[in-house]
Amino acid sequence: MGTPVTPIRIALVNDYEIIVKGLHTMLAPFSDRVLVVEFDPGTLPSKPVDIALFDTFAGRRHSLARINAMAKDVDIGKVVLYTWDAPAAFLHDIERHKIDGIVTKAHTGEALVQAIERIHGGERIGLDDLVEPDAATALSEREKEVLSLLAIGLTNREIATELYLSVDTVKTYLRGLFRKLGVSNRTQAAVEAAGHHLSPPPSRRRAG
Amino acid sequence: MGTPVTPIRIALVNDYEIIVKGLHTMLAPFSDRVLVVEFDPGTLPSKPVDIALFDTFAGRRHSLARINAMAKDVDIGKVVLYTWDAPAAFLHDIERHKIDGIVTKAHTGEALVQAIERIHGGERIGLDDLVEPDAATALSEREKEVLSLLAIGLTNREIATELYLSVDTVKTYLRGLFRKLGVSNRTQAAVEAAGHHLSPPPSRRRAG
DNA sequence: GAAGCGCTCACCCATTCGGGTGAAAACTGC
DNA sequence: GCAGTTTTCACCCGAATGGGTGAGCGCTTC
Repeated sequence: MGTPVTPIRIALVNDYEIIVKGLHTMLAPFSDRVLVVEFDPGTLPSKPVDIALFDTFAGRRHSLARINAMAKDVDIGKVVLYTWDAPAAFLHDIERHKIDGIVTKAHTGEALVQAIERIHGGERIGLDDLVEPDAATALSEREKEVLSLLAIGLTNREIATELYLSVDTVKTYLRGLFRKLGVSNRTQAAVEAAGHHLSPPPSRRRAG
Repeated sequence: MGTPVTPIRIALVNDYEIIVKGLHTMLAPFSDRVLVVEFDPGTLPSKPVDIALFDTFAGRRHSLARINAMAKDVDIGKVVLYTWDAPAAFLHDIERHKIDGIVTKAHTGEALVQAIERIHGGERIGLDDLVEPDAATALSEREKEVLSLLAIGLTNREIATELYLSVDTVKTYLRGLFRKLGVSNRTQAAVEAAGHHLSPPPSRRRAG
């Protein structure tokens, strides 16, 4: 509960200048509790850090892959998604990636410091609220894959090729998906997938 | 082209702490060219400013209404949308609101200062690019209606019923839509429609 | 008034999709 | 081991979709 003797070392990975500068300035008054250790985009921190703050820009898949790589690095303690997006947007991803917390950029300095301290203490901020729906409507891993490809407009044949499946298998998955999602065609499924953030957005906006 | 004798006075309206702090720090090295005059959220600047930077959060409609109010204020020179979203997201809005420019938060300090100076000089940054695509890819009113219904997952027959058309007519529109959107099936069209904000309420006549 | 565009519809045709049934292999939990 | 789930595939069939051509009507513009 008490403030740590040494400040928590945090790193902000690969973000825009205004965010980097803003984080520094915002956390400056809390230098006794958190210490921002910056490093260049794409490179791993030269000094060990307790918590790495990350954002997932356009290439979500890419970003999260790098999070994974970082998490395995011995010099990084915990990995935290630091983003504008709502935690719900990452339901899909947190299952297969090591993420220790999700914190919004909307936080004030004080709130951010508190969140960091709680995560450093072992709490899984922003993750525990993400309890997936009923088992009846829960999608299997393979179904999610199929859905994510359907949701970018691929045909059954293209999905089959992409996943090394037969078209009939894809169709079998789609029947199950339609039933679970409560829809009756692929376009509705794509809309549902987009609404549930189960698919990467198209050429859309970025959230920095 | 030369730097102004007195710095351009800018104000950042109602944004998150990290952005406020980040803007200050990011622009500090350029104090001879721009001067950040901060003021409380929701209140108008007490001192006159040349340019007000705005972001439109969740309540886009609300935010833009206030931009309008601000623009009429004698103490505000120009109103600039300062946002993460791509300018294309505001195609709709800029037609009915006074907006003198759109600048992304992804800019570095130097780029932002340059953009501000150009807008201060009368350029319509981020707006002139929005002359909406070629006539070749511009959607007609009816095409937009069809697309908006397609984008919520309706079948051709349902779209036809909804719009009092024959299925053949719907298919004719779809062929044109696919060509203009550069896609080859309805799901891709739905994804594109979502990305281009062309898929809102189907029951209402869209306005602009 | 001719040209152009938007809106509407029709017919044809090949492909895709949606839905049903059945079933084998693998893995999970009791 | 057995029940249940997941993953995989096949076959069938009717409906929907995508793409092509052609064509009439109305409005605007030159």
